Amino acid sequence: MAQKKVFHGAKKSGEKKGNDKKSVAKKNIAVKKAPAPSVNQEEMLLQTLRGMRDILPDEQPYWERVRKALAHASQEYGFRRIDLPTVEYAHLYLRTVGEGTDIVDKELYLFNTRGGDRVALRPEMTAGLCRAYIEHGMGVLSKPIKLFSIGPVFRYDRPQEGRYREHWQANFDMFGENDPILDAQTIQLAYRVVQQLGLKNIEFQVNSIGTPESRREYEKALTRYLEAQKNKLCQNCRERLVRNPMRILDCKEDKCIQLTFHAPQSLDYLDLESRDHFKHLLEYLDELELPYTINTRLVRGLDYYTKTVFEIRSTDKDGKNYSLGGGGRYDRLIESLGGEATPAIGFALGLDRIVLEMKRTQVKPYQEARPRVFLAQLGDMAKKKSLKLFSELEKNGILIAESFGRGSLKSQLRVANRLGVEVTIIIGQKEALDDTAIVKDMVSGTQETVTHERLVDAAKKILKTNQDLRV
RNA sequence: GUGACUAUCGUUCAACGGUUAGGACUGCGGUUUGUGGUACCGCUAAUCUGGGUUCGAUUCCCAGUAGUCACCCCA
Repeated sequence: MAQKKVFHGAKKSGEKKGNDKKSVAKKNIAVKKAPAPSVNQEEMLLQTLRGMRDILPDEQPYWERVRKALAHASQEYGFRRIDLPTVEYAHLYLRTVGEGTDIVDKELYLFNTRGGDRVALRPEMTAGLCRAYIEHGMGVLSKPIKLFSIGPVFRYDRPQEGRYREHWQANFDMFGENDPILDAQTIQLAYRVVQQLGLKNIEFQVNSIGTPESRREYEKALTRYLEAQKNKLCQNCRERLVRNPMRILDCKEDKCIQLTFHAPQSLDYLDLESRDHFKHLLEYLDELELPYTINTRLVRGLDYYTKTVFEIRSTDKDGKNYSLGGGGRYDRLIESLGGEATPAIGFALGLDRIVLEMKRTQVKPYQEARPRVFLAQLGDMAKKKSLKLFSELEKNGILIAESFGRGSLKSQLRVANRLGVEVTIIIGQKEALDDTAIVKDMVSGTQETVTHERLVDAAKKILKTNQDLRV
């Protein structure tokens, strides 16, 4: 990675921006006192913020392929696009994602607006989606209501590769149906997308966490079980026992693996309905022959999930796992926000990670249509005519490359050659005077002078001949 | 939030406690006048920021910032 340049020409004295921040402080949401900026921000003009990044033109063909695949899949499965604000009232996330989750406690981008409102950049899309669902009375629409969305989400965590403070997600969600077949269909859709993107070695991990009540029961049981043998756990897991006991089941230490071998299973703590739901889901998945494994440790970092949760993972040859996306049911969420009780299921794909994975596995990016004709001009009069000629050709369906800013014919031809065009149209002083143009076949090197009327046909003829030769 | 490693032209890789910080790729221009490849020539362009040690720092030390990795967590 390139080191970012730092602008330091306009260094001013270390004047502070004033102390009026205090007056805005509200106490309904606890915020840590913001530390003073650690750098002279005037020097940081030319550096992206930590965890933020530019997606440059070179990378766009990968993103374009992703966008296209998402558009296709959403159409095939009947999802309608919705775009949501990136900023919402902070409370929306406290209520949905949940206080106590890392996403809210540690990673939420919190702000006070000038008007004094407590707002947050969205750390995920489901909350906003549910808000919109209720706000616009979508409950009256015929079920299931299928919505998808693409956009950036924000989490203030520590960046590394495939992990950014601003990253892009695609979300697919269905409202209004309880049937586990929708869970299966959701996973099927997720699989369809990554398949269309040419990703291999994809695996789903599925689990059911039942209701919040049954999950709490399970955690209690697990803690009770492990507490008894606490000192046999590794240091790390001893802390996990308090903070997040289910994580212990994921530990790589031998002693912890052995200890947890006979530990209680989350699936045994499901209520009857959830268990039945899960059983049906698995049957559907088997029927679809989707690559999945049951991962009883899979929890996900959001409070609103009920019953089904899943993750899409890519496995590389070293057996390393990358999570590309995940989702699950959230049957209680709409109701808990004050809407009518509405079951729902959805998932998010991490687009940055998908692009990363495409590069890693050398998937072909989307190919833009390339211009096959170059327009070169020479001299003032020709230059004047060139813009008009360009638009005439373009209207006739000929994609043109040019370098109007250049003077010499030689340098223009060099560009034409670099672009790999098959035809170059040249107008010079002479051609401009008698309304003709030179049509040069870049492959054979031959050229002829034609009138403007015949220009389009002449160019197309060469392109066609080349195409025939290729076949 | 914790720890570790790293930081030189747009990209990539050199170099040194001391002269104009070097190469490759890319870009721009040229090798006579209105014709592209290759070749040859030229030009542009960098030591992340702030302090310290030193006669002298890009090099050594400290801090900041950023990136990468592991943890935490997640997409």
